[in-house]
Amino acid sequence: MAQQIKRNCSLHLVNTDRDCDTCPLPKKCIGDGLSKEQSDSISSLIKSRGPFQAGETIFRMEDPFKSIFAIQSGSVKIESSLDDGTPLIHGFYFDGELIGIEAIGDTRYQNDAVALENTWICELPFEQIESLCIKIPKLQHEILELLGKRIRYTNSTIVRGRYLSADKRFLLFLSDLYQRKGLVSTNGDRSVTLPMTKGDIAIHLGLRPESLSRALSKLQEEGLIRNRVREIEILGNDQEVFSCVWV
Amino acid sequence: MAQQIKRNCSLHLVNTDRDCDTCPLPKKCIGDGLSKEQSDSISSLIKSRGPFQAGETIFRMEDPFKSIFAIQSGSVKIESSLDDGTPLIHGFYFDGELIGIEAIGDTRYQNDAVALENTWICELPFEQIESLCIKIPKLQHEILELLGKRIRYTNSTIVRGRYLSADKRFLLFLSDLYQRKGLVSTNGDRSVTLPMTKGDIAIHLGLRPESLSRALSKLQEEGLIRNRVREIEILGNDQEVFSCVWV
DNA sequence: CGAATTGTTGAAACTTCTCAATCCGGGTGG
DNA sequence: CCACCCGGATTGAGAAGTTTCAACAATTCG
Repeated sequence: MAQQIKRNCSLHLVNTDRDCDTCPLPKKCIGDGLSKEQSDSISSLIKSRGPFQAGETIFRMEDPFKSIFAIQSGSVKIESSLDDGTPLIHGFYFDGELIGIEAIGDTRYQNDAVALENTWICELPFEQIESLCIKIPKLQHEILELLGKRIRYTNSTIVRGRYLSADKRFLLFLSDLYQRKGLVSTNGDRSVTLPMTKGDIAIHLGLRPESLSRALSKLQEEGLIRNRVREIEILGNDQEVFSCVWV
Repeated sequence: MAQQIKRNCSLHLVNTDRDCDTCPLPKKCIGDGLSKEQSDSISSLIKSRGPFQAGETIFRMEDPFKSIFAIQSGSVKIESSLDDGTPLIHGFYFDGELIGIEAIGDTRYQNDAVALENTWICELPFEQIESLCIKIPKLQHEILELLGKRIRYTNSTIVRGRYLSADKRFLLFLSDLYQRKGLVSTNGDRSVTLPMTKGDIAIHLGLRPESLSRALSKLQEEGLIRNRVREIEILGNDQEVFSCVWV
């Protein structure tokens, strides 16, 4: 099944298992609700690429912007650096999510996109998508919507996060992760596997790795989470753990 | 002249004095380079509104999203708050800039937009803009471009700013302000009038008002700026003052 | 198994926050 | 015209949180 998706790489075929409207981030729902011909014309533009190994680059800062990408499977971190070399991680993206859209309207990508594990992506040549938008109003609407969604996402995570202490900032991150992975209010397995290092999470949250480590230890002592290698488990229900970071 | 712009409120007529491509933020260059008929069809959608007094609300969080707005004259702050009431300021916008675009694809605005001084705005009903985009590919491209620009803007200010100390964070803010107001590398008057309070700037930068005040005093002692009421002047050339926050 | 990376912990330094007092400037009203 | 008032801005001192630097443990990978 997963294999078929990769080979076929049709946006229309995938992602029927998630409700796009509730996702905080743009999902590759593009093409939902279109006619056969319309979704075919989208599918014909798409090129599948992969697999990328952990550490491999999908696009680089200096590369000319030509395409946006939908992650088919795996995960990706978006990073850049300050002039003095300080690394800066803009975000982590998972299967079903779009990357590269922050370069829309510019000539180059502003960041590097690096695979965190074995990753397959779909390339969507943006110029052609744009042309197609003229013919398919619904597609145009979806592109606009996902751009708006991305702006709102940044506001609700990074902007909001600035006002929170290290431990709450991590809980906000974790809450977002659970939502995006569809784990909110699930019974049974309440743990999430982290494809990125804790160090990367720290940088992404604007913290030193040591500070995050301490925050994690503190949250574990308080009995809110279990902190393991490449894995976090929340103990107790969402309400108990996340209430302090929910709106 | 300014009056004429207000009355006419044509996006095409205004903003011929600035180079859109170098603006870090979406400007109301919408409509540049279109045919007479095309720009007329845009102009016919536009409604001028104002004047808003300082403190008056242009749109509220709860309002249904219908329009984006171009600021004709004056300035606006975009704010919301955390659940505990902590105020949170997403940004300040000036004449020629667009607000409300972060609500695109959603049913409501996520923030309040409050005038900081006497302010005139142009309302652009978004549904109609969207329809027009189908007919005018160039307009579609411009809307996509400005949304991308907004994402990049947030990345280069708020995301980057998180990694900077209080005084550098302010310099980054100031540098952005000078760019947007077209004051970079001007000779002569090097001062900028602040329509917002220093307290608002502090919140926007993720600092306490006292912390910003200390940072300003420090920068003044170092001879980089002159700190006055509702006014900041940079002493020395852009290179000297802003180099530490430039990429 | 050893090397390299990642994660944790400790102690001291540093930055920012908090709370309180004071100052300043603009507006109001006598 | 001046005294008063009030919100914004500044300053001080101590508390709190984060960073830094250093050492070490745990994990992964060759």
